[in-house]
Amino acid sequence: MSSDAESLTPRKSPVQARAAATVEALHVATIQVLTREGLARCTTTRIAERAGMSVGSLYQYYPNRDALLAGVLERHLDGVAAAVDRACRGNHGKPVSGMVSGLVSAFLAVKLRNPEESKALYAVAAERGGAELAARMQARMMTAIATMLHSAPDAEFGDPALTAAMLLSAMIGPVRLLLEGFAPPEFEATLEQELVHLLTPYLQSHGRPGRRAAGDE
Amino acid sequence: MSSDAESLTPRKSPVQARAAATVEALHVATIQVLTREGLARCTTTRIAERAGMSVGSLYQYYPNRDALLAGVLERHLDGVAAAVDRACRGNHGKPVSGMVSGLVSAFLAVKLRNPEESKALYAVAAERGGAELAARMQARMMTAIATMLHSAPDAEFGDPALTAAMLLSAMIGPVRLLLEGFAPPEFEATLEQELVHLLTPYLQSHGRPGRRAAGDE
Amino acid sequence: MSSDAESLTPRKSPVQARAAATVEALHVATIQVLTREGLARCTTTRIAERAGMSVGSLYQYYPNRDALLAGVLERHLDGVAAAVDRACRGNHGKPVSGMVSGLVSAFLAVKLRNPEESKALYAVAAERGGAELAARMQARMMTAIATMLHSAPDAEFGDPALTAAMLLSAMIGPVRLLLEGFAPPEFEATLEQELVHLLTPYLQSHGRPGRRAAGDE
Amino acid sequence: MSSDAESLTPRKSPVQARAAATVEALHVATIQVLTREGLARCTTTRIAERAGMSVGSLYQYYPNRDALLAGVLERHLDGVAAAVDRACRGNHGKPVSGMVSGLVSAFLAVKLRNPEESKALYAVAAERGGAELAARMQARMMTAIATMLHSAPDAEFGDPALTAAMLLSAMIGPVRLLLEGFAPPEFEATLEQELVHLLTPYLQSHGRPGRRAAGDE
DNA sequence: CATGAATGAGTCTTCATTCAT
DNA sequence: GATGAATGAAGACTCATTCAT
Repeated sequence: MSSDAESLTPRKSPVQARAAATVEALHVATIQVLTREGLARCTTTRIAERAGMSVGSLYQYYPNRDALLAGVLERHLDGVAAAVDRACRGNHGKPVSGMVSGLVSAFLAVKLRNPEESKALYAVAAERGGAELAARMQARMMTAIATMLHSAPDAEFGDPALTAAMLLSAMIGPVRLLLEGFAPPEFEATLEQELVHLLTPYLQSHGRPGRRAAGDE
Repeated sequence: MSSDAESLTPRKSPVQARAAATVEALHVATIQVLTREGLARCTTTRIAERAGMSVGSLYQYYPNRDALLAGVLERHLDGVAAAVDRACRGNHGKPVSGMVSGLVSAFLAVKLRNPEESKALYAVAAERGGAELAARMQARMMTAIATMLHSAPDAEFGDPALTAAMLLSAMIGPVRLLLEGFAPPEFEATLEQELVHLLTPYLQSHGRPGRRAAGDE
Repeated sequence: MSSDAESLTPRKSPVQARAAATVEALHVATIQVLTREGLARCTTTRIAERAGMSVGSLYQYYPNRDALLAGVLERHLDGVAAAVDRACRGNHGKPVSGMVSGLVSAFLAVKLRNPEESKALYAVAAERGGAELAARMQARMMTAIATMLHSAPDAEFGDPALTAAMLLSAMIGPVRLLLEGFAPPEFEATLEQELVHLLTPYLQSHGRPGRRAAGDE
Repeated sequence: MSSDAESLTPRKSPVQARAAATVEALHVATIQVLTREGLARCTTTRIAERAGMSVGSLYQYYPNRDALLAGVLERHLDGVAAAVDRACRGNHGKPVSGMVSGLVSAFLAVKLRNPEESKALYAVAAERGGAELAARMQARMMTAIATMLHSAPDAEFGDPALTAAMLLSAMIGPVRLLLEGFAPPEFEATLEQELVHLLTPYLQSHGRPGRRAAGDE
């Protein structure tokens, strides 16, 4: 997708192109150091070294270590949120089952496209600054999901925001388990299917009046 | 386990009692510093100071900072796992719906008993050493859950381990969202109910042959 | 003088004594590094090294480099101000000529007691933080001088504060010239005498009504 | 000196003119950064930025930061010394009282023409390199003053160099107090008058044999 | 010649850990 | 056993200077 854009615009101005490349190199290097060394040993020196530049250059692009870490996390979460946004827009007005499979599929796709990255950033998201960032992005996704849910023809949600929050967080849990590498063998292969099985009935149960306990018809 | 020893020596030996109190003070202090300062600024000196002792004393009980952090995390996770274990044993042989509500209730109870603690430890669990610890505990809980599931009279699980993994991780996600403090207003009040609504149908759908799509009866 | 005090008080508590000794060592080392290397190369590492301790120890006593520098400067200026205070109190009510010679003598004595120190600190006093400190001390000295002047039986000062400011600053200038080491050969030997020659008539000219131009009687 | 060249080339060559303008811009910028940020934060980058050019250009005119700082200081001191020189030449052979008022007036004029500049450069003059420069300039001024003093018809100086040193440094002290901004309210308004009152009798007392104590006629 | 990104040595500062008292 | 001062390795960050464009 970005290859098309690039072929259309002959080339970014040298400065911009170089800057973008440098930032990209820093992000990649950060993920690598994070993965190989852990957050505590993810130092500016090591990042710069792995990125093939000097510390000074790193500081030309980010005012401090936290800003770099936040930048990497933000870009990641932004990609995830964008994918979720897209999926929500793409399934607007569809029946609940379509919404769920579309959402699950999109979410898994982004998160598993680069599992190392996703995994490495959990530590960053757990630190002081990262939590707020993650929260902002989750809020954005929850809003998008709530909007989509509202448009479902076959269900009516009393509190779409709450349902969206459940939906998203119930998806995040298993994905995290998988990414952290301690899930059972068959987990990855069936995750998408299982998530759909988990979430579809949950949403559908909101569609009928008299919903109280699950399976109480 | 240690109950035998305790029954023999009604009052703990002064030394043991003091040691236990010291360790307790350190754990409490660690959580507090973690909460107030964040993991990065959670230093041994600060912990000792808040615990009302000297750094030297801290090192009498833990060989190094990571061991202390791991100890605090372990104790927390151990409590959680024990509660889950208990719930699983308590619902052995019960119908699926009882299992779910018992498990959800127990899990929420431990995690929300001391929300500050639960929240503070996410950062510790995300660091190098913490992940393995968390994984071990999750494995333990998944095993307990799988065993319980296996005993369900009204459902048969093709891969109980996998189902247990889904069950646990789908519960962890929403709880974390709540603890991190960015959930919608009504989230806490309805979380238990929602989790039951989410998980019960999921498990029940495994109980009947021909299970394919959710709600395809 | 402080040796007497020490012989009277058997010994400061070990902690205090050690702390005082450490601070003393740091001050001495700072002056030395300042003298040998200049302010720009007066680094915490070098200071600690010359003081025979580790950087860490330095930071046990001062929160940062500037605080140390300020501390050294303050102690110096405090000594100077104290000497001036003492001289002012000691010459209270004396005729102007006694005031001048007492003040000049006291000021030269403190400033030249440890010329290296006095000289080294000019650079510190010229930096951002030092200026205010120096100003505070000068204000203190000017107040003391003004009070003394007010008590002179043989002169009446329209604006003692202003006269005190002139007196002090006109004394500081030549002393600085001497300390900076570029004064003519005979300068040091005659400085005290010259200062008295300079300042006495200046003050005396205020004592008579009709003072306008110098020597216009 | 360069007036010959100038008279030959009425308009400076573009290159020279541009160079002079650039140097001028750098000096002004340096003073500004010095004033706003202090010596420690007065970096080449910041200076160049404020001067509206790149660091590279700065290095076209000065081989390093210290040279630039020295250049700015030198130009300032050169202006001061030139003014003093001029005053000394202009009062050659005049009576002592004329010498004093001429000198004081000229000195105050240059120093207070641009007080920010004068003040900012105290820090530069206090650093390693600046002291020698300042000393050279003071020596130059003291020589000029001594020569002037020697020509006085109404006084004879035993050691004109020494008297010149006293004269100059006793003038510098109060001016510095004023510039550093911590002088009493009326200080600036009366400084010139006070300096004359201070210095005239001092010089006049050298003119008569038997000079011992001030005002002992 | 101007530019300004890149460099990396050198600072300040923190903090886990030790050990003499 | 407790204490907390001392240690010094290690990290974040700055900035004078260079040089390819």
